[in-house]
Amino acid sequence: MIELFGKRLKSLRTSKKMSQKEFGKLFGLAESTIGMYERDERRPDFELLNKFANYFDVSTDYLLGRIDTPNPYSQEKKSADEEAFQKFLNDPNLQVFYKELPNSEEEEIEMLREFWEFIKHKNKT
Amino acid sequence: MIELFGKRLKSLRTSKKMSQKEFGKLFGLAESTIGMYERDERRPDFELLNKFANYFDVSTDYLLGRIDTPNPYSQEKKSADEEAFQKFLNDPNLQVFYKELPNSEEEEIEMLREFWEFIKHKNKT
DNA sequence: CCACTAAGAATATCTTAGCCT
DNA sequence: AGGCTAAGATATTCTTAGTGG
Repeated sequence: MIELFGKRLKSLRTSKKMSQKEFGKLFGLAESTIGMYERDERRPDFELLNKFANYFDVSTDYLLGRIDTPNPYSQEKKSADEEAFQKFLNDPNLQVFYKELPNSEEEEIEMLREFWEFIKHKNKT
Repeated sequence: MIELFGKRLKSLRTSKKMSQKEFGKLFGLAESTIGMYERDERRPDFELLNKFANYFDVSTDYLLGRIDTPNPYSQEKKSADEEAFQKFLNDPNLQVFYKELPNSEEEEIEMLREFWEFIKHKNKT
């Protein structure tokens, strides 16, 4: 069985742009503890798992790697997603992203994200 | 926080008309261990939680008492595009893109797309 | 038979301190 | 700063043996 919990946790944490120390502080944990979770060397207890899921608004099934949909229960989110989907579908410039990004290297995505931040920042000034 | 895990586990086990001993045997556990789970005196590890959920065909969110629907996932068929898009918005690292791109300037999107082509080309060589 | 309890043994976890990049 | 590793201290879990309905 492939361990996905660590990857999921790390991905969620970094998506919030938090360090392990910052994240740990929210739950009264040392940074090394978070690191061990993310490397699948330790497991939190159920209480913490529940808190993590609440904090990120995802299902525990997603955190544990049982399913690939973060929060399959929220209905309003679904319709909002469908709206976004229509926009992506109708704009050729956007299609390449939703088709290619999910299968791309983490590093490549990270580069793209940084460049995107750069573009937005440049156009503001 | 009310502990529901024990109740859920016991309910599922008895619904299968199994004794604690029989159930424990399926997972290599002593009967007293099952009893302790059901009284919320002990917790299984993630691997066991996963196995229990699989065995009963329920979500871990249900087992943990986060939701009241045993298995809320609907396995609908989706178009290829929809599937790709689903993967796209399931990845927390990509959320910034699907949230911002549809509402961004055409020019910015074009720049981003060109940079993306550059990244891909660079990594090939 | 079935479930619960107690207690020691076996496992797993958490933190601190140090190290690396 | 951010993340990783080691190791002792701490905390939890699992089983066996025994009790009682």
